[in-house]
Amino acid sequence: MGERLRTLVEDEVGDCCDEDVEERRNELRSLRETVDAGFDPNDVRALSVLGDETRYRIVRALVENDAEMCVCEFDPILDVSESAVSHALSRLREAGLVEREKRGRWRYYSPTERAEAVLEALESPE
Amino acid sequence: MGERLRTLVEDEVGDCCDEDVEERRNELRSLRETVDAGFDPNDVRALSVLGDETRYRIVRALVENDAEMCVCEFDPILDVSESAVSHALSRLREAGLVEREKRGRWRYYSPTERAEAVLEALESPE
DNA sequence: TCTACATATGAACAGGTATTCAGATAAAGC
DNA sequence: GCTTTATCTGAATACCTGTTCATATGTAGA
Repeated sequence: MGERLRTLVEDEVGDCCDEDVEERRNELRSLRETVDAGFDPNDVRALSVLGDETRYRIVRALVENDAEMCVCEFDPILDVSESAVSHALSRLREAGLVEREKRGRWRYYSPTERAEAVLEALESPE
Repeated sequence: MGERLRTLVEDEVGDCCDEDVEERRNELRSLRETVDAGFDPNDVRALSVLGDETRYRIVRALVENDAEMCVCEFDPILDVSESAVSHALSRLREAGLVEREKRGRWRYYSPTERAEAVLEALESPE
């Protein structure tokens, strides 16, 4: 089982000993700790929430429009029911990707910096 | 149906006329075109692929480690079967989030700039 | 070629999720 | 309070997806 790592180290180092294998094993243990420590469930949530066409389009619309938008204004952009839009906005909000402001009977949504940052990251060349 | 937009414009502009409503309607039509044009299925795919704990951890490990990693090296970091790791790497690759290099029997993976950019975007404060 | 081994792939199952419909809130005006 | 209207929420359903097991591919060495 853990023998594959030994083979790998042997292949890489050429001649090697238990010490090298143990060192590599420790590096991986430490790497796991780093990953565990830096792991934020909210980040994964945010990504999966944004990784849906309806929600992605909502955020894109908000960013492109460069102004808050009312729920009903998403309708002509989305091809899904109003209920679906509401569900989508809800999930986006709990993922910290949009913010809401109540004004009378209307609810106005705007994107958070977090959302804008992620979209911008994807626009990078290549 | 489309009457809600009229009500909205009336509420916002105070006194308003058909012209105002039509203008808003055109703005939304145009916004939809912009969103449609800028919509890249690959981006949504990339986000949903990264929005999974296993795959997210793989990429985090690659970035933190700052060096290519062999498939078997992910094992001590992930708590899933080797097969699952392979599936995960496959999806990450077709989403353009990692790159692969064959060397003998081993396959070495490294993150793409695209992946690093997205992770970095999430690390921004707040 | 035969064996061993690292990784990849396909099928199958379980759990998750996006949508819609129906109904519930909540705010404004009467 | 009652009605209307904008949005939200819960349940139901159909679809998608992540995992594992079993098996395949491909490379190295004998």
